[in-house]
Amino acid sequence: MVKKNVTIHDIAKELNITASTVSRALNDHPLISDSTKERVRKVVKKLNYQPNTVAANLRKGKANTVGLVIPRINRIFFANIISGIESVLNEAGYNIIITQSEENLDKEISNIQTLINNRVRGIIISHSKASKNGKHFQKIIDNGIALVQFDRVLENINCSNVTNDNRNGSYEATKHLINQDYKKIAFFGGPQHINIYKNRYLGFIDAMKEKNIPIDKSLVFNNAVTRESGFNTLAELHKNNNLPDAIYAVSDYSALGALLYCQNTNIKIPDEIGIVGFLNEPFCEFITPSLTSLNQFGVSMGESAAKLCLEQIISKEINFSKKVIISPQLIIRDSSNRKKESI
Amino acid sequence: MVKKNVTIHDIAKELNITASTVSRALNDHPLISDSTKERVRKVVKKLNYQPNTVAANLRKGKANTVGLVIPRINRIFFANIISGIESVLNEAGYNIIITQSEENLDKEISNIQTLINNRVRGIIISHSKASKNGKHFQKIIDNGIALVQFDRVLENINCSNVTNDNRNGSYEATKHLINQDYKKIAFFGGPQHINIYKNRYLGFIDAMKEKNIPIDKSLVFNNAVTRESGFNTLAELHKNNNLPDAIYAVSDYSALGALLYCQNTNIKIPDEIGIVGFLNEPFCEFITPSLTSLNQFGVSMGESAAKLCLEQIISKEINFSKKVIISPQLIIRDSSNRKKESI
DNA sequence: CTGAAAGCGCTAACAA
DNA sequence: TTGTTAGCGCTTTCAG
Repeated sequence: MVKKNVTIHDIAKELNITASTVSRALNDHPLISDSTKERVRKVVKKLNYQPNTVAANLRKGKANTVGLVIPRINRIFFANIISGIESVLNEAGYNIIITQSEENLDKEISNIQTLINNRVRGIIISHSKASKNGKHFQKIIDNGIALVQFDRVLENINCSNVTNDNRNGSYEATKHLINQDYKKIAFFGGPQHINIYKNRYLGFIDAMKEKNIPIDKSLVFNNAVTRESGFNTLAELHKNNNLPDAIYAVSDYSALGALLYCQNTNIKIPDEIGIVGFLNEPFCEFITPSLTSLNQFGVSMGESAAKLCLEQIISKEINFSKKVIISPQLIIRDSSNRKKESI
Repeated sequence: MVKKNVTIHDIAKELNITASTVSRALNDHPLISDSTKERVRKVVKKLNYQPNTVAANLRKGKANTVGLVIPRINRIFFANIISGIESVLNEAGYNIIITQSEENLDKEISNIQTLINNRVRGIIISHSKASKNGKHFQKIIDNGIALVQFDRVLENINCSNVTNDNRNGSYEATKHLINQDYKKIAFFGGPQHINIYKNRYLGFIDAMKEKNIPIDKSLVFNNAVTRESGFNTLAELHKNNNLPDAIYAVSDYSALGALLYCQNTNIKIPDEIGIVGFLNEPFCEFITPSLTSLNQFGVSMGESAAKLCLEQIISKEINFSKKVIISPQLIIRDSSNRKKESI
């Protein structure tokens, strides 16, 4: 038997009052008498009434819902972000609809459309690698929905965002290598149309310039963010007799690939080659040698993104655009510490 | 300026037809002429109409939405689960509302209530450590909402679930240690009221019994799932001159704690102590010595849970209750492989 | 193939 | 302090 949902009307009938009174009582309206509220509460229990948020949302013309569009949920960085977002939004009484783009532009677009159709108040998004511009983001803004980008940010869209200070982080990482007397530093980077990778490259350049070290283009790679590519890139350099004495990799995975290549070929880390990664994945601490890396504060980033989103929702401003920049932290470990600095 | 949403009525007016025709056209109803559909499509574009799913859901009395209740999103196992769930449900046209209980019973209860109020069609849940019984789950079933538990499962609730074969996994892990000629095996377990921990204990017992090794109660611990507790538990055993020659830890974190303790005190792994963990966290592969562990297939578990949920939603059965059991895979690494078996 | 009419469950202005 | 009334935007039965 499919049972019919109990409604406010059913409660009203039971008490010989009207639906509006019941509604008000349920929402703890100040003008409703305590006795009425109490009677309503009793009948709610008795009939096992469950409020219908969908109906309330429709009537109010808005829902306390925020949508998330994430490339991949099962990356620890994104999982941390989601966790931070959830804490803040749940606390504020908001629901979260989660979607993943799987680095696919079409899926990203359709996820955004779904969220718009569900009349979310805000969308928090980190775009897929396939998104080269923010045309599909404009629709969010045009529909009066708060928009916050994080981590990966498309610059041509006027909205709030939360990012790592990738450039400065890279600068610090590179400077650290230079201070360790590494001279021939390879850069294992990512696609330059993605702003985080671009900024990581710029920070690398900043440090090299500051220390008057010319950039050797044969040591700069913009497609080396995976374990395989890290391994292969270093192998290629080795084969060409062009081994660097240090690698700054903008992803721990390519750093890992390079590290494994060194282990395979008996290149000593950090003596012959120093390695620094980015992300501070959990394995950095435990691998041998432990891997120097830049820690991003995922949970904090998520919290900030959620707060910006709430702020915009509450302010109702259309051109709301605040930027939060979070500094990554260089965690110096064995893989780059050949001067044995105390850490 | 806050712009008013364009509705089906606006489209109808524009075309001098009725809202019902527009609605049908939008839903590709077979009885609507192609020309009408085409005209509607044009006006949709022109007016930039965004369908309102909330209203449609209310009218249809149901939404294609499923809720998730997860202890912590930022654990890679749960992140994998969520990812698997998302893929399947998104494919089927469902939205996902995500919540985390943070191991807190009150939050779990309120999350469930929120989901019920949002009229989700199904709830997929892994309960918090604070949930000792499923009283609060019954409400889900009573409201005709599909319920699927995964991983951590409360047994007194009649619903579908997806679990690891924790008992058999533990059995295999323990047998592996015994086959490696370890004789004095410590068990670092978790709270026995949580069924996964209980089953992991039972599997341990199974193997020990099969091999006629008596259980030494002084080596059995039921509160050792964290890095700290793994470290301290082993330290305590050491202090008491009661060092085991192997540890089977039901969590990689306590295995890690034990491993670090061995490193600190120069106990040789795997020669003096063999260690096996559970979860196959990414660091297992990279730590030295690499850590033998049981891999759980999180993404598959998520996919299975989502499929069971969909199946129940479609079947509309009240007493739907299927069980999917996924076998964890023992990945033998250096930490327990003292006979140097080829892996 | 299209229209008329009713209503999903709730809330809120206005009235009393 | 409560009731009346209207309607959020959509779908669907029944009628034509």
